[in-house]
Amino acid sequence: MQEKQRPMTIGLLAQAAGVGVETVRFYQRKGLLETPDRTTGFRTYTPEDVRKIKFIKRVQDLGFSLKDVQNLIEISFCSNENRPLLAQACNEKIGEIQKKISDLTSMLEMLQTFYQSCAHDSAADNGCSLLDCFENNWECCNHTILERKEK
Amino acid sequence: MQEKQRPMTIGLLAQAAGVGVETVRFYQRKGLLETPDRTTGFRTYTPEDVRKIKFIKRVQDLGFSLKDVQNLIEISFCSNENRPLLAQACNEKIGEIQKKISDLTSMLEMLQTFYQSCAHDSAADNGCSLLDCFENNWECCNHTILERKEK
DNA sequence: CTTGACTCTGTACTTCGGTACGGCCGTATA
DNA sequence: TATACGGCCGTACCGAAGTACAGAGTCAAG
Repeated sequence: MQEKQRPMTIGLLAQAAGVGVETVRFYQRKGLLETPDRTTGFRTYTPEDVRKIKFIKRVQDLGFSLKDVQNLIEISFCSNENRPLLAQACNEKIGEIQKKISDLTSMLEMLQTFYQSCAHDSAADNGCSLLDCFENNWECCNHTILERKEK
Repeated sequence: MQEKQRPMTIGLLAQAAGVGVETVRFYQRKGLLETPDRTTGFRTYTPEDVRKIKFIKRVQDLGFSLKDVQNLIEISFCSNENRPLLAQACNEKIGEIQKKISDLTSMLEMLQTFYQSCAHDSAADNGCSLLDCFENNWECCNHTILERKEK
């Protein structure tokens, strides 16, 4: 069966993907979306484009730039030909993500320690700062102020 | 005995903290660094400021804005008075970080699956894309391709 | 046939996080 | 004494990622 619904114009696409019309045009200018069919004069999109924009937003949310996204999209076709390139790009990106995760994890631990030491109800009122804690292995409140409270 | 070294000027601070001189002034304008001593006419800093800038950079690397950093720094004094505020800020930040970690983790799993399916030497040459994989639970190459080979 | 909603192009503006520049001043050293 | 180096200030500029018009054209419904 032929698709007989009216074509997906830029407005419908934007709505479906949860972005603004201008953003779609912006992505096209940037080469993130290939130039769509224009036989009607208006840009006509496919559900593929909706997915693509959602993908872009997702990757972006993880802290990558549009340039990164572009590389990902451009490279990511599985074929024997570009397999080495793809493998390398994957590995790079995987490395980056792992680094981010490990950085965030250590930050998280710090914050939790800090919370336990300083922001918790039973914590002492010792006037130390996050900044102090930062350079004291996040144990400033427990061992740098007064005597060793506990732990 | 008093510190007899020459005072830490903006250039020395910048160097010690690994940023540019202009960046230090920028941070000061933004209120991230309090206005330093100026009895000599020149800004004079302390090792504390070095730590602070490093802290800013660290938090920033984790994907937070300077505004976030500012909030963190402003709030982060342990005292009974601002404990509830501090606790709330901590919890918020902890939540954000946890969300980022979990998002990144799922992205990582996807990429690894993709790598195994498509970028690995033994993968089939089936011309699928990262984008396809993205919406197919990242198993596009192993089981969806046969049916959708022709487009 | 008119109206209103939508689209087109192009340019300009915005925020964020810096970076660079020009003109001036004060000090350290040769 | 001269000159270089660093600091001062204010302003302008930068790239990223949009966002906002203005002034057209197009299309479908009433």
